[in-house]
Amino acid sequence: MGLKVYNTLTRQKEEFTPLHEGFVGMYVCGPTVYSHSHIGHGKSYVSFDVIVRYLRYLGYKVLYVQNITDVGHLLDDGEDRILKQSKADRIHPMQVAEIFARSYFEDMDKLGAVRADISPRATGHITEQIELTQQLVEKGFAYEANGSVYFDVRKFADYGKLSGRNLNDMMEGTRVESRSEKRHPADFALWKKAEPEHIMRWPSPWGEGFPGWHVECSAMSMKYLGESFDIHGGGLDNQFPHHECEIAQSVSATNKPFVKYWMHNNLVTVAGQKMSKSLGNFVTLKDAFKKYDPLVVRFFILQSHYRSTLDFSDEALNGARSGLEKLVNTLRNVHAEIAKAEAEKRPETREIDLQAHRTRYRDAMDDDFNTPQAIAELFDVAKDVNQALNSYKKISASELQSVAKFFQELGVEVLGILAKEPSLGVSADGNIQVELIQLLIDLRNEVRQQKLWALSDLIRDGLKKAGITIEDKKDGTVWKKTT
RNA sequence: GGCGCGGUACCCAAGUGGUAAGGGAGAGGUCUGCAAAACCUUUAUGCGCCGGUUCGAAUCCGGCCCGCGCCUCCA
Repeated sequence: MGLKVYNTLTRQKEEFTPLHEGFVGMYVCGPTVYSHSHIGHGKSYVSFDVIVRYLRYLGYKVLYVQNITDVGHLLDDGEDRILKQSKADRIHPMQVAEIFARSYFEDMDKLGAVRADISPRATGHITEQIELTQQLVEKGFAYEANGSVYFDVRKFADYGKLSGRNLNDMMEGTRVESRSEKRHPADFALWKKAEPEHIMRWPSPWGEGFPGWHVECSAMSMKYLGESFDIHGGGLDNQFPHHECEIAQSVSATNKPFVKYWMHNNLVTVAGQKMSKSLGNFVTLKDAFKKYDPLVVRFFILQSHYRSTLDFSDEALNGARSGLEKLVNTLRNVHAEIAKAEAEKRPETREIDLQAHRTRYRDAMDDDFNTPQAIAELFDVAKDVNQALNSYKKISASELQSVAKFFQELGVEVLGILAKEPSLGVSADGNIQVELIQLLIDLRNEVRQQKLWALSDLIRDGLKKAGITIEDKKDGTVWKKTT
């Protein structure tokens, strides 16, 4: 059974077969950099990160492109988001873009999202956007009006196909467009004339102006991935109008299919309502990281399916923390046990059916990237492992290493929810703090021998306050940093 | 109003025809000086409600109730 992907275009799961064997071209709509990212952004980019990682795990060579929008994304009142922020902060718009682009990368790095291979910026691709707009004008799909250029949606028969709507339905219930320069209310800007006070402006065949929001994604995706490519991803809220417009522009310009698989992640909710900047119910990632380890946030996100909504609450996040800790503890114990097994030269064992677990894990991921089920499989392995470690069976070093490899590949490399190196907290690495902690543990074990429990607990509590948790095992005391 | 999605235990959340995954929390137990960790047992005769199809439905069909998203910027 091969990989199946839910395609928004056909509204069903389809067998995944890339346009070019062994190669996947993938574009994901990136952030508009005018403020810090929130949990919702985290869900989107972590979701697509796992998709990229899994495709690579399957052996595909993936070219992953994700844009940075730093111009042209207009608000209701026609003001550019970035310009608005720059006025509020009294700094140059490109400073705004730079500050929040860095903030975005910082947050995503913490979440363990692998960086895109190419992160093109809209302002760096003005030429391409003008060229695309020009093509559309020449072919009659777009028209100039008063220094701006609009796409004529009535010229594109499939407009609305992706989002399942038609122009007539859209006419009704839509606010009457007062701007008379458009021929149809749904027509969208490819190029906008810059008013005199508009700072971000570029020369064009239609005078000074700036590109519309939708055109950047068409221009940049096709530049780096070709006129037709495999996967285009983004948040569900970008399905219309953004992605609809991208299809209209790209197909009209090239007369070729644009994207084979459209993928949309669902949104993060708070008390059932969408987390968004306009509602003001958002939690920035930076704030979340003050309370929760970034990997806990990542784990929380991946415990639900990317196409499901995910309800954010402290209760749920705390639950995720405890759950992830269980996996981390297990992996740490496995690594500790490996050292013992090697020292004891234990004979070969086969206690855990890793192959069966791996198959179930892959079946889950092959089914449209079902990460919750894949994670459940990791927990099942953890249970098997802990049962074995709890019993008096002596698992061999090589079997333990297979378990460690299992977690390394499927938990670290594909899902990215486990850190590369579990902190064992049992061996000194020359670090004086480690030596001191070990000294305290030895001291405590000495007083425990003498049954001086109060003194023993004083040391344990003191270490706990210092962020060190200790566990007394059958064959010795281990410690770890408190999460 | 149009289009779409969802309602599964105390919380989060898989499951789309074969008799309810997983995690957290709670309860009891094993282990332990006590903790911690881990393990064991336990917690939905039932998956919004009402009908229907079927040997069999959380899953399919119809109706209803509720929530949400998009249609205007949003990951």
